[in-house]
Amino acid sequence: MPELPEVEVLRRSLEPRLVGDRIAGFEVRAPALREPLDPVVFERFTTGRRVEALDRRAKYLLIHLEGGATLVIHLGMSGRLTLVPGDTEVEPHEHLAFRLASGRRLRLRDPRRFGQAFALPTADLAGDRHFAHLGLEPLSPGFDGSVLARLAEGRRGPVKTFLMDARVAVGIGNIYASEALHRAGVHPSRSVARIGWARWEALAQAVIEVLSRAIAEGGTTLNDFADADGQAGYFQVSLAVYDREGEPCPRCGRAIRRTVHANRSTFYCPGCQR
DNA sequence: CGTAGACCCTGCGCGC
DNA sequence: TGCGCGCAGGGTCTAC
Repeated sequence: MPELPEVEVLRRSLEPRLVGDRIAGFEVRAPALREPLDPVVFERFTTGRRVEALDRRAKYLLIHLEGGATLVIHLGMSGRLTLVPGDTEVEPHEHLAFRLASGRRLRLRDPRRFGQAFALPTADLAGDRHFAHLGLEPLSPGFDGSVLARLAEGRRGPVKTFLMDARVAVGIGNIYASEALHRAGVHPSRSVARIGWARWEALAQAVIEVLSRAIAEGGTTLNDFADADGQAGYFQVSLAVYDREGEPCPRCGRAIRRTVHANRSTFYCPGCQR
């Protein structure tokens, strides 16, 4: 389920629990997620190292370790990263786990195996092929309507696809793309070539507000986030249109519709999105 | 070059 | 009840 807010809530939850602990070892139980899980790399860049800080870039969780190394985790569609007592039974799809010096275990479960895990020197992060092409962080300074308008120059295609393009901006997944477009009153199929300055500004603000609110609401369930096993770690946010086909739009009452962009479901209100 | 579509994988809910 | 189908919040690759 993770989009940017979920990864950010996970980061905030894990950081105080992990910093200062040390990675004592690891178990790789699947040969690969999206990419091969490389025990040689984990051994070289994680074993024996103390956790210094947790960071996030796009939907990647960055676990910075002492000695200038970083463990990178991406949850894909179905990944769950949880902190459990070391003697907790190994569960199905627990493809990777790190034993900690405190006795706990940082486990990554991922049934669909679209996630990723790798480690590298921290200095190589920016130039790494997973990160080099990534665009704006929507919750960082500099994300606004004028920058979106500039990035859209000369481009075609529906605005929803544009918003989800990681080369433009990162972290806006399928749920929050629909939600932000609804909040801004912009039809998801509208061509990026037919969006004026005011709409770009409204869209940028809507993205910021939708993501910020999701993080804030996730924060309310932070307590047992990382301790809990499985689903307890994930939170419910109030969504206006996503997965609400046929239900009334909370703003204008018209029935919400579902369509498809780039093989992904899109939900929108035909009444107040133009 | 940019964009659209297929695809990776497993689990779940729905309709028959 | 059992079963097949469609769909799922990720990203990347290929074909046009």
